[in-house]
Amino acid sequence: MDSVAVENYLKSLWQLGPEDVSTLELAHHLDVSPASATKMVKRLTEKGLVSHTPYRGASLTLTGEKKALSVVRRHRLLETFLSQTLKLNSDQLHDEAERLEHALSPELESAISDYLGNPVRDPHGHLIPGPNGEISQEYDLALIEAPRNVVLTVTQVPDRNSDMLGWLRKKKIIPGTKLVISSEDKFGDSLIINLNGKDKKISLLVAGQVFVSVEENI
Amino acid sequence: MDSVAVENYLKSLWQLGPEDVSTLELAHHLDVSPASATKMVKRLTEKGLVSHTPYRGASLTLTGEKKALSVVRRHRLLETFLSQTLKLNSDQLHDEAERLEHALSPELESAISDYLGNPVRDPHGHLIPGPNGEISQEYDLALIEAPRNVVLTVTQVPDRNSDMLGWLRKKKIIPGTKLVISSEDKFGDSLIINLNGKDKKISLLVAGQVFVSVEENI
DNA sequence: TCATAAATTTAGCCAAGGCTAAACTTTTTA
DNA sequence: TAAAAAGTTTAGCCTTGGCTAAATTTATGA
Repeated sequence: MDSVAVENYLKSLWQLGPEDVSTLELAHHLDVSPASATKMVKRLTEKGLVSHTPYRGASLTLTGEKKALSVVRRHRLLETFLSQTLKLNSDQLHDEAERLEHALSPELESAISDYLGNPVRDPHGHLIPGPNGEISQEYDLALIEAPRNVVLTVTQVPDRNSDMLGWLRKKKIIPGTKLVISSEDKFGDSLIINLNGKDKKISLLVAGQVFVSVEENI
Repeated sequence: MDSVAVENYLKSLWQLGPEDVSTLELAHHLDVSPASATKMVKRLTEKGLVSHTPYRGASLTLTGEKKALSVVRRHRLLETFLSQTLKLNSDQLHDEAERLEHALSPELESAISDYLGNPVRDPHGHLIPGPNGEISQEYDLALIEAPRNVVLTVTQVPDRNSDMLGWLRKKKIIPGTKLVISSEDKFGDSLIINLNGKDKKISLLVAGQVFVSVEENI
């Protein structure tokens, strides 16, 4: 069994990947010093979970990615489970799952998955990897790259930045919301979207974190 | 926040107490070497959680007991929650709760307690301490000490020894079961109980771990 | 291109929580 | 009651995963 620290490093590398992740970025993401990150990356490389080019960055090996996806699966199953049973505040969901994900046995993981009907997405719309790390091909588009003047359905919102999540919820931008990108702001730093007949401005920063699918049956 | 190891030492001292617990017993209970137990007991003593008389044994201080009861509360709430939502195998319940109890935030603990209607007993019949460590006075009797020829109701079965738990379940001895102690075995190493009209023999070892209350309305 | 800045790594330290081997107490037993 | 056995503690070692300070490498900009 991998330690909590190891699981967190693998998960971060997956979240920041798939290209090489710099030591500094990894260290910031995990809130540790760059020296600590270097040391752990070296250990993970020796274990065959990470491939590291000194001074360049690190990325997951196939084995490492599989372990990372297992953590992600547990995290997303827990978010789904807690959200369905306890109706917790969506901001809290992420934090609780973050702690519990490391203490979930394979048996409990599969019991929870069965209980939920083996779901494919968590409450944020994120895809839940399968028990062996399979993750169905991603057809969602970031809002920035989505076509204009077409009805889009929100499929994914960020789960880490709870400020942004709260802001989005206030604007009624959650998985399932339908919207249209009507135009771009004149200075190019935000998008104007139309939602239920109302125009709203969304910064490109946010628009890069919200994913949508093109509505089939317009 | 206390580490997983610290929480486990406190919980063990509570389970083996309230009298002084010997280093050897504590070490066996936690599956560590006696030397490791000595070292940790010393650390806990410095933290004011344990009071230790060298070569005599250790017991919890008031602060230590409060922390131990918090772990016990989380454990028993989790067993109750998992048993109600997932209908897990009763043998597995304990092991899963054992891992998750250390990752439960106060918020999630109270959300789970609310969801369950703030229960007082877990599925084994054990009392669940309150959020501040209150534990209602224990009126249950060990089967060994219970009066003979009176209808008794099983209130608690052990949760650690899953062999014994399985054996009891096969004999239909679970919380809620009604039974009568009809006699003692001639060599005094077991009890004969009557359950649904059938006589069954129970060793004193088991009878010391099963708790009952005297049936009020006979 | 070369000096400086930024990023990365190395070296060395620390605490927690294990371990074994050896020393020391306490208990048991002959 | 003294020797042996059993239990406990101490001493010293190890790994994990942090940290800071210093050294090294890479990137930048004058």
